Amino acid sequence: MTVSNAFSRPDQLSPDLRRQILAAADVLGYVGPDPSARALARGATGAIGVLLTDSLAPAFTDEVAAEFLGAIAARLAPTGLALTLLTSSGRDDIIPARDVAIDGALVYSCEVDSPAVDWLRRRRIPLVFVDQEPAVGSTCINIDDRAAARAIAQYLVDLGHRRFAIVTASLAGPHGILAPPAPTASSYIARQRMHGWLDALNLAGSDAVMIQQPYSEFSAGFDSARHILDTLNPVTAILCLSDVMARGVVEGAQSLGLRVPDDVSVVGFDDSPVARRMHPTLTTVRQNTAAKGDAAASALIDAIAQARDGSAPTDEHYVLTTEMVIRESTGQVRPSGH
Amino acid sequence: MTVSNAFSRPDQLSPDLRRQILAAADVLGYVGPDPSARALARGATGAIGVLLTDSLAPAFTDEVAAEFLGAIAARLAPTGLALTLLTSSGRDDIIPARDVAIDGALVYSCEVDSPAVDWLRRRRIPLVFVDQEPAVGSTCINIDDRAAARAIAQYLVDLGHRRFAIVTASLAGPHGILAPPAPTASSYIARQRMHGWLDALNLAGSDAVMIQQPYSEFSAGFDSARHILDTLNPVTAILCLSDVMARGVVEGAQSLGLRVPDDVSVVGFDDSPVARRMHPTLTTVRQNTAAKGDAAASALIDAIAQARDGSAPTDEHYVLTTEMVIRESTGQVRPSGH
DNA sequence: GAAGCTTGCTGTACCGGTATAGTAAAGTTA
DNA sequence: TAACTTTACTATACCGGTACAGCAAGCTTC
Repeated sequence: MTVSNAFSRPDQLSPDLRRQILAAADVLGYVGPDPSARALARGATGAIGVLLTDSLAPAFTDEVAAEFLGAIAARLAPTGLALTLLTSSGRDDIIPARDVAIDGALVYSCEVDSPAVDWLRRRRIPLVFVDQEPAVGSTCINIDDRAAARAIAQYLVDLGHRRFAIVTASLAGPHGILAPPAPTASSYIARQRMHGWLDALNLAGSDAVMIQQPYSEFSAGFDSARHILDTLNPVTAILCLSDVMARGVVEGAQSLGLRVPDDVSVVGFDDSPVARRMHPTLTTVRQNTAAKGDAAASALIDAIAQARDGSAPTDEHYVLTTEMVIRESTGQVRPSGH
Repeated sequence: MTVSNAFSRPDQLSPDLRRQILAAADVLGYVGPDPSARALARGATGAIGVLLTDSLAPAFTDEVAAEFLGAIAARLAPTGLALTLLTSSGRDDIIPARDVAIDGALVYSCEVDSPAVDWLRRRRIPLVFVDQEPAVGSTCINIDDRAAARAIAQYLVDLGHRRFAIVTASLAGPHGILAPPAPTASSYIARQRMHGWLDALNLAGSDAVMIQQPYSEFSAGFDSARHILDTLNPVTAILCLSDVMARGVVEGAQSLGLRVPDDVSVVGFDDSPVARRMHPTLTTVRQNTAAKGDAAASALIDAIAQARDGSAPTDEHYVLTTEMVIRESTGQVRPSGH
């Protein structure tokens, strides 16, 4: 025990004895407490998990996810907690969400029915859900996806648009062109945004088709735009699940010889850096992704501290604000200048 | 023990008994083996660490680092290993590199004297060093930074350039304009690249100044370019530590009314996506960052397997290839068209 | 100068699993 | 049918620490 104190709680023994013990340890080749043993004895691992749907690669590729994770990392740094990336693995027998030692976890933008989420729930460790369907008994961080989507769709309606396409993504399908549009996506936020868009479009009595792709990525937007604009003219405005898809849509339209926004208006979602980098710059919904990461990490840190104190878990639902950002990719339907 | 087998090695007992045990466990609220206890008993944690110098944020912000980590994640996915991001923390008493349970670690682009690296070494877990000074007894993954830098500097020399500036980064300093250039950077690769540039420049008897910033980032390049080009004309070519700094340099030069490459040529390093996104597109050294991540992860997985088998650790040194990519940011010195 | 702190240093009792060897019963081989 | 193998299950012995209570000695306090 005194040896343990020498390494882990230096204030519990005299500097002199501590020196002797450390010297002896050095001779014996002992390098300090074993992290696994310490985790077992203390009941704390010093790491928190982030569960990301399928592959981890998008976590680094996608600018929104990267910003979110970066903010988490920044919030965690002063606490000394490490960040463990969990995935729903390829193999059946190895499930990181079940097997990796963590003090708590963030569930980010996962499919609802993911077995990995079930495993985390079963472990009874503090959990914070981000961009997931809010559930009682869990701490959740969200934006009002539906209201934000409704607002940007209404903005297009107000510009006179009546024939819409919606470009969205859902890993589970169905994929392809679907009419009428329906909130069939496997991810909660995609469904909510669809609800919001349809709220505004239906109210205005507008026409809309949707095209659903597996992934929210540039090429999915590009192909969707070409598909829609080739076969389904005259669409005058396209609503996209994300900025990165919107960029694909813009370039897809441009590849067909169409001009944005003169021939077709395009809006995205997130206001990621790409929205400003594009030509034309993108009208979109801004959400503060860094603040979301920070809030999620803070909530989890608090939940872990509470669990350690034995106090009952608080399950708060945070809803972060959004803001519409009007840029160049939207305009009045068939402006006179055309 | 039979209970342990029921959860962890189903083939060791009859399906019938297993069902009974699982049912009993369910009634009792037992959710399966505790990861920490399992890690202690098995001597394996199911996670590998990646040590990144200071804050973790650059890991997500920087496209090169993100691609590297993405490749690691992709390589790890089928093995079921989780990826734990380690940092050299803010607090003295909490050192993730010492306290977090991992089976092995990747050391990526860290300052040599980082105490976190020492901790990892002391733990005697398998380690793979990436972009670090190759040392006997460790597995290392590198490119030939010096040769690549020499080649691109030589390319500029061959275009007739004789007055150079070098824009580089070193967290530890010294910072500011330094002449003559010297490999004083705290990171190994920055020193090697400096060696390479100077190899070519000295051979040609060229003039050069260097400006060293703390971080390799856009603003550092931007400010450096304005500083250099304002005070130290006539520099005709600028060598940069990274593509992202090079973009800053290009925009800094442009902000002064200079044209790239007509008035000044600029080269970068890495061939990250930004090199193609820029105007003009950037002449740079391509390295296959994804391959580097894949190789690093594979080497670590092998090393962990070997350590488990008790076989002696192999310490191989891999050197990945590079390739010069000529784009628009470089040209003959004072071309006739100017 | 007796009661009441500190300070410094131990025992004891877990934390929650798994590897390994061992045993009894059932199945196989010659 | 005796000897050998397999299957199914179990007892023992760790894995490597930490929390907590206990205990003696030196210091206050009134």
